[in-house]
Amino acid sequence: MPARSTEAPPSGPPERLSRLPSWLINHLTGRANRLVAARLGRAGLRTDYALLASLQEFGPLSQAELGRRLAIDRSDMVAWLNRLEGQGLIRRAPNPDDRRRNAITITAAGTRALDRLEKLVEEAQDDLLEPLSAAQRAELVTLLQQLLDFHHQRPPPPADSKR
Amino acid sequence: MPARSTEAPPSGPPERLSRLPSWLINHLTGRANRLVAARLGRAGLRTDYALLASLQEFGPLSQAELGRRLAIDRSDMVAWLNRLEGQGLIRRAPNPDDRRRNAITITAAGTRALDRLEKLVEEAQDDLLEPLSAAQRAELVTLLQQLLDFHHQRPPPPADSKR
DNA sequence: CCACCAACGTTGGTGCGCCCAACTAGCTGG
DNA sequence: CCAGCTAGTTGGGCGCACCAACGTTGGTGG
Repeated sequence: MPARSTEAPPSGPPERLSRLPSWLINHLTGRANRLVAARLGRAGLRTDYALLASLQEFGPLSQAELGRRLAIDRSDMVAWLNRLEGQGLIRRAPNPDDRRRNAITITAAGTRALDRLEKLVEEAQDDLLEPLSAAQRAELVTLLQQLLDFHHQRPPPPADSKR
Repeated sequence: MPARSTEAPPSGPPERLSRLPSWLINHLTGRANRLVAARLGRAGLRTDYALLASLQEFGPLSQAELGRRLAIDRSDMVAWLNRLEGQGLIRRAPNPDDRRRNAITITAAGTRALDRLEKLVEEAQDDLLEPLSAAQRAELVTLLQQLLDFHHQRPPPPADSKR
C-alpha cells in the first residue's frame, strides 16, 4: 500500500469528517449511549428514566402529551408504558374529563426507581465529560441547548429512514 | 389534570433531561441526521460520504482498516462496499502483499460523487448550526473533538443493545 | 515442516429505535 | 347532527449496530 506524501495518522477518521459537527455529534452519541447503558445496566432504562422524570416534574400527563414532550412515537409509547405499568412504576387511569385520554401518573415505586436511575445517569455524564473542565461542560450544555431550542421550534425535516 | 404550582412550560422535556449532556447530544443527533439526510437526499449517503472521504484522504485501505477508522462493523462494511462497488465509486482488488486483505480504492466517479456530497454535507452543517455564531461553532467543534479524542483512546463499554 | 493463532472478508442472524398506516372511540365546532 | 380532529392501540417495516461462525491467508515458534 503506497505511503501518502503527507503522513496520515495511524488511526481515526479523515480530517473532513473530524471537523464536521454532525459527524462528531453522531459518534459522541454512540459513545454516550454506551456509557449511559453501562451505568444503568440496560439500554432501555434511559427511556424509562426520561418517562419517569417527565411525570415527576410535570405531574400526570396523557400518553400523547408525554410523547410530544419526549419526541417518542405514540405507538412506541404504548409499549414503553405497558412495561412501566407492569413493573408498578406508573399508573394508567382514564381521564374523567376526556375519555380519549389516559392520565399517566408516577407511583411511589416509580419515584424510588427514578431516584436510583438519576444517580446512575449523573455518573454517566461524568464518565462522558471526564476530560472537560466545569466551565467547558457548562459551555457545551449551553451550546447544545441553544441548538435544540432553535430546532425544536421548527418542523423537523422528513424522517431520514424513508428517503 | 391538576395544574402544578410551579408553571411547567407548555412543551418540551423536563429540566432534568434538558440539562443532561447525553440527552442533549442524543436528540441533537436525531435532528442532525435528518438535516444531513434532507440535504443528501437519502440517509445512507452519509456513510457513503464517510467512506469516500476516507479513501480520498488516506489512499487505498483494507476493509478492516476502513472499518477501524470509521467505527463500522466488518460485516456491515461488506454491504456498504458492495453497493459502492456496484455504483462504480470504488474498486476492490486483492492486495498482492497480503491476500487476506482487499485494497479498496476510490475511482474517478467516486471522487466526483465525493465532491458533490461534500457540498451538501457542508450545507447541512450550516442548517444544523444556524443559531450559533462562528466563534460558538468553533468552540462546539473543539469541545466535541476533545471528548471524542479522549474516548477514542479507551475501550468502549460493551454494546448497549445486548445489555 | 507443521501446528497453532490471529487477521481478513464473508455470510447469516438478531435486537432496537424510529417511523408509519389503519382502526376504533371520543370530543368539538359549525 | 356530523365532519374533522385527537387519543390510544395494533400491527408492521426499515435501517443501523452488533454478533457468531466459517473459510482462507499469513505469521510464529517449536
